[in-house]
Amino acid sequence: MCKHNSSDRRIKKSKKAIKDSFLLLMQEKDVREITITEIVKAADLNRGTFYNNFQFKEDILDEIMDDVMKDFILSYREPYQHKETFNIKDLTSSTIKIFKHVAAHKNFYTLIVKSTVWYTFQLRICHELKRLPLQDLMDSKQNTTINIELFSTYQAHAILGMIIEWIHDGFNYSPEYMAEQLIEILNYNHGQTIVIKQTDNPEQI
Amino acid sequence: MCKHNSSDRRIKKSKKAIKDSFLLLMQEKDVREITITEIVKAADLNRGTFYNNFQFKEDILDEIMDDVMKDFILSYREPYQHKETFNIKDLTSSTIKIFKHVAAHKNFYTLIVKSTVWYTFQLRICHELKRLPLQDLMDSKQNTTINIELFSTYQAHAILGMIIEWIHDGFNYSPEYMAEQLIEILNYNHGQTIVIKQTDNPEQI
DNA sequence: TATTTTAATGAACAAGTGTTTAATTAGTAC
DNA sequence: GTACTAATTAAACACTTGTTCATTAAAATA
Repeated sequence: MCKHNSSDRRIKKSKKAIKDSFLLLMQEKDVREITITEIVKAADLNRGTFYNNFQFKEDILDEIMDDVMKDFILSYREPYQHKETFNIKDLTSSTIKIFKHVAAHKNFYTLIVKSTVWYTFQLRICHELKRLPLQDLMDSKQNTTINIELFSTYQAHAILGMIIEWIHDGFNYSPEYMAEQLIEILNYNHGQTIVIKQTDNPEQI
Repeated sequence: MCKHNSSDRRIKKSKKAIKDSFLLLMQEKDVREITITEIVKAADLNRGTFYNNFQFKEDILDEIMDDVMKDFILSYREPYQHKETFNIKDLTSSTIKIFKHVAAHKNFYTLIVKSTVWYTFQLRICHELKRLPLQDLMDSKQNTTINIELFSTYQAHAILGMIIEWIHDGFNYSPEYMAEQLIEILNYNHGQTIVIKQTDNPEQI
């Protein structure tokens, strides 16, 4: 009676064949250079079958992401799944699971990180957000074992993250409020004096 | 004698026409649905001219990004351009310039943020990195005016940023070291006890 | 201004795209 | 096992793609 959903074994088989072929082709070349015809030939399917199950090449990756995300969530929750409380000091085990998850899906993550438009822009923004304070400013941060590269990466992406969210919610806050919040978060974290380096000339771009 | 570079007025004109048309078309539909033929028709150019100047549709955006990035860097540096030192408390003016820059290029940022593959995955990862602690954990953070939504956004993107960098550098650190560093950065920022909420069932995904 | 250089053009090419059709085949449900 | 349902298939469609080549026209140089 029921079940005209995606539980049909034929759909599963076709999708799996397409996904597998696509991942293989992604190892060889850029997503933009992979043709639908190539994919279905590699998957040994009719071209129409692709269009029955997907609209764009990119939709294939969407489905692959589903599997990875399921494992991501499991990894994140694992450390506290059977606990009732834990201190932030115990967070090691929690975060280590995320990084292990990424390491486990190394190939997928490497492929996915190498794609597309937005990512290019994100890289550039983050590059500047990292480079500018490192180049222009001299932090008084000392006597910690913090990896300064990773720390500035952390902050660059954090700021860009706030911007992304702001854009996505349709600029519902004023630039002033966004700045205020960033300042509060930064001050909450640390409140050190920064000295501008005089070695480089900040006038130049 | 020299100058077989891109200073030819024809190149500039063609590129500008293509960029303008592309941005207009992007207001209407997804990048994947825009055809090269459409772009050159709108720009009133021969299709070959597109291929003289670009390889992919996405390359058009790369050039548009150049202009935006120049302004971004200027905005970032403006507050301390003529100073020698400043305290982190004065950072307000610095960060506010970034957010004002984004607000000034509202249309561009909104278009660019809505595109492509990696971005989809980033959204999902960040969504989980925000949702999981908010849903599973109960923070003891109080008596601050910090916007909890923005704060968790900040942290989600920060963690993902570290992961991106790690991937990009070819997994040159161990998952353990990455976790250590994240812990150090987090502890450096705050060191509060977290209590797991009992309202939701963390077993469910 | 005349000369040289080089970008833009239009036409033509094989191959890929996205969609539709009717026929076939595999899966589900009884 | 049979009947019904729905996915896959092959063929055909107009259109887009990426490339090449000879021709035209605009810009840089002297």
